[in-house]
Amino acid sequence: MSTAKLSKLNKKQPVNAYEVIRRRIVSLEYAPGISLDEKSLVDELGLSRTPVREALIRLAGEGLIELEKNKGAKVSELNLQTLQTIFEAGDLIERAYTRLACLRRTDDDLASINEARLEFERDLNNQDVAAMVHSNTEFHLRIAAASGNKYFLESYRRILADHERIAQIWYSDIFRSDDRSANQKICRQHDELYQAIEQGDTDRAEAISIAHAHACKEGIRSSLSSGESLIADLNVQTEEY
Amino acid sequence: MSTAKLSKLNKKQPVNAYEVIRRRIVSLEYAPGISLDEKSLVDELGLSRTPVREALIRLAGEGLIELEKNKGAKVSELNLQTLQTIFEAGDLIERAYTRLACLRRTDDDLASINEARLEFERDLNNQDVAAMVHSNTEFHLRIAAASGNKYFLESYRRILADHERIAQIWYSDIFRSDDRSANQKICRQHDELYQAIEQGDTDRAEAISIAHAHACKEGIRSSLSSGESLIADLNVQTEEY
DNA sequence: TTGATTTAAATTGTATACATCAAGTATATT
DNA sequence: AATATACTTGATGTATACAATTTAAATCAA
Repeated sequence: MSTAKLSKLNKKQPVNAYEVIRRRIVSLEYAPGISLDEKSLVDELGLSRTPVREALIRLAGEGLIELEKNKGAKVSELNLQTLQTIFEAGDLIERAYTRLACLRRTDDDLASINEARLEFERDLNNQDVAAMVHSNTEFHLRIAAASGNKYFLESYRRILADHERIAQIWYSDIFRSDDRSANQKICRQHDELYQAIEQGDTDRAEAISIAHAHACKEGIRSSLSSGESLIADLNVQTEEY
Repeated sequence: MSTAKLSKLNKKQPVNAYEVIRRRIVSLEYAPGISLDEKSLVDELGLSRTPVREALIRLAGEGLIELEKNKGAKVSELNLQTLQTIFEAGDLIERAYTRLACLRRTDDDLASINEARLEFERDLNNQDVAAMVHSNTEFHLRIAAASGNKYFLESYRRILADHERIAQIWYSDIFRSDDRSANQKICRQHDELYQAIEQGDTDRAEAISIAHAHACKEGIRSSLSSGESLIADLNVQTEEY
């Protein structure tokens, strides 16, 4: 290995405690329910307790971890009830901001949405699950942002935070079972949704949004009921869903 | 003054930076838009920077302040667009969790809701605006909690955080103009809403919820258009609303 | 005077030391 | 042996010292 390469690798780029911990939670590297003690995180990240603590407080604000006074942090649970409530609230809020986005989106909004849509397609072709989770989130968040209502945006961001952990499982299973139709369906719906918003067709956008959520729900359901899935991560009984 | 009393007063009770700063923002003591530098807060609260910084991070998570890297914190703005988006998102989410609360509320939920309802009546009789703001928030949050959907709960908590600052103005104006009918209306709607939830009457609960939100909207509108109001705090033009 | 550049002050970000709290272990007493 | 108390240990909460960044002030040149 050349020294140049080495120095580049050794060059300590600023580690963002929040980003790193968040990614590990979303990617299920930190399983739901496990406790996160500051010392371990400090040792792993090579930072002091201050930025780690501040990251934990931010993450608690997002609902990804739970803090208990004098008792540290634990990764938020993810169970079947979580799934049901995600879809219950998600369906409603998604429809609301999607309709508003049709009415209020600017050209910049459209460009931003389309950028995320294309990024998702690239990530899917690269079979990069973590990147897909992120770009899918971005795609939907940018539509929510185009609604012009920050409360819908933030509400949906909260929902997507938990949804990301589920999507991680689902996408993994899609590639594991090599389900090309599932991939195509997601991309097609993203494309149709983008076009409907571009054309300001509120009813069509809402209908696509509902269909997209439904497909997502079905995909996750089959993913959970397939024996090969990472269902253990959810520590749930699929029968109840 | 007896020494016993003095020692009691002097006994430094633990100051919670988060609670104190939040209260000051909600009560508009810290006006929307002003910058909050750590040093001032540390001097005022008599705490070190650590708990103050952690409080600011929490408050930023709630949307009450905005943090910019290396540039400190400022209290979130509150303008007419905020008002419109609050009601836009609030109407929808309120109706959703109210219906769910009718279907899912436990006896404990009912007791909890009623407790907050009575607390609000007491605070109103005491003409304690800050306490009213708090107990009104509690009343609605406990209904949201009874929905059994944490995303609706947290979404509405976010909306109420900003709503509290507006309610502060509105309630103040109610007492300033000595509008007894407005007070009675709020309490009556709270009572009717509670009863509808108790009886599991989803349609009626939703209808009352809509009427309550409408009355709230109208009250704030008249409060803003009255010259005596604390409208300056909102730095807005009422004509646009 | 105006403008840009440098320098100094103030503010925020990070690291670490100290204080407090919780839980587990050991010892003593019944 | 069982329970209770005290102690030890580990972790979290707070305070403070140090580093890096931003803002302003001051100096100099045009």
